Amino acid sequence: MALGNRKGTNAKLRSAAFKRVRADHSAELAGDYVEMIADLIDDHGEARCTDIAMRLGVANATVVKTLKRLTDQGLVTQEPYRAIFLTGEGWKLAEDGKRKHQIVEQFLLALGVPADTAKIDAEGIEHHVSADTLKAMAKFVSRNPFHSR
Amino acid sequence: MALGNRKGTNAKLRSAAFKRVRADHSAELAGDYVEMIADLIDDHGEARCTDIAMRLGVANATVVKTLKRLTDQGLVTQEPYRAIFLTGEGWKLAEDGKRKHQIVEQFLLALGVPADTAKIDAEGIEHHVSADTLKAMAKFVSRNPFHSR
DNA sequence: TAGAAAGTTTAGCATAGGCTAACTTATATG
DNA sequence: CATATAAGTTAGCCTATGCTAAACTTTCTA
Repeated sequence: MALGNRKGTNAKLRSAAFKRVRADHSAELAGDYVEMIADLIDDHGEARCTDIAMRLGVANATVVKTLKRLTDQGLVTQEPYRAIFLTGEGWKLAEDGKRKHQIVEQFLLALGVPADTAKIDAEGIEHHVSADTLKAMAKFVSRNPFHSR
Repeated sequence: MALGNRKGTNAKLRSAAFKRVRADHSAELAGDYVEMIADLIDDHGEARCTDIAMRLGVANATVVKTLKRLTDQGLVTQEPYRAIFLTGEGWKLAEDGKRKHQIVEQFLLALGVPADTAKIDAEGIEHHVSADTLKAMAKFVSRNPFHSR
């Protein structure tokens, strides 16, 4: 019975894990877009469709469609044929994402992962890191600023 | 010019990163399914639709549809109304996934992340970890078997 | 062994996220 | 200022991944 119980608990935990992964995935794209828009505005003063498309490596039309969703979600504002802006909520999401991204990337570097790989892996990992894990990573970075080969 | 160049390179690297994340996502589901099927076969001697559905937290019909794809991809074999089996390639993928999963989970534990969180985060992170990063994680685990609070 | 329960499959629908091609608008230049 | 080019938009297509409801097998049990 103890065994049966452990299995049951485990199954519940696992299905919860998969559910969270799926939820992370839907949130992921929004995060990537607002981060990128924020970067573009900081660097160039404005964010344009074409830049986003190029940097994400997707077609222009894909960006247009996605931006419509993000507008509906209240993260972005835009007028036809004009540059794209972030709402307050959009900025907040972008800041959170950037912070997370930086911690994960710094962490991978501190762990001894090569710079290019760290950049690429951080992009995938950042959206699946809980607050606990992020805190643990930040602590590690602060104790091992350079990688400890 | 040096700056322009750095930017260009960066943009290319980033779009490559996003492309890899998208590729990871399509591979992810297949990995989760074969891992789970392997676990079920190990535990129960066979893998059934319902178990997979329950453990993944999705509807039965979703599993059926996905299994069809996996069969087409040569990872799985099945006959109508019968249990599900893995092909050689399916087993290989499952083993690789399990190994990766274990390293990531052990790593998070060694880093000081609580057990439940480690389990959940590992599920999301495992599919976005390159060989380099996995090696760095394994090394860390071997040097810090218990978390260094 | 017949019928109920459990499990599997099919059909049909929805959304997200890709794409290309054709069209419209804005901008830059001769 | 007229027009060529660049940028943004629309339409229509595709696949992956989810769902529910209904139909069909298999298996268990009375």
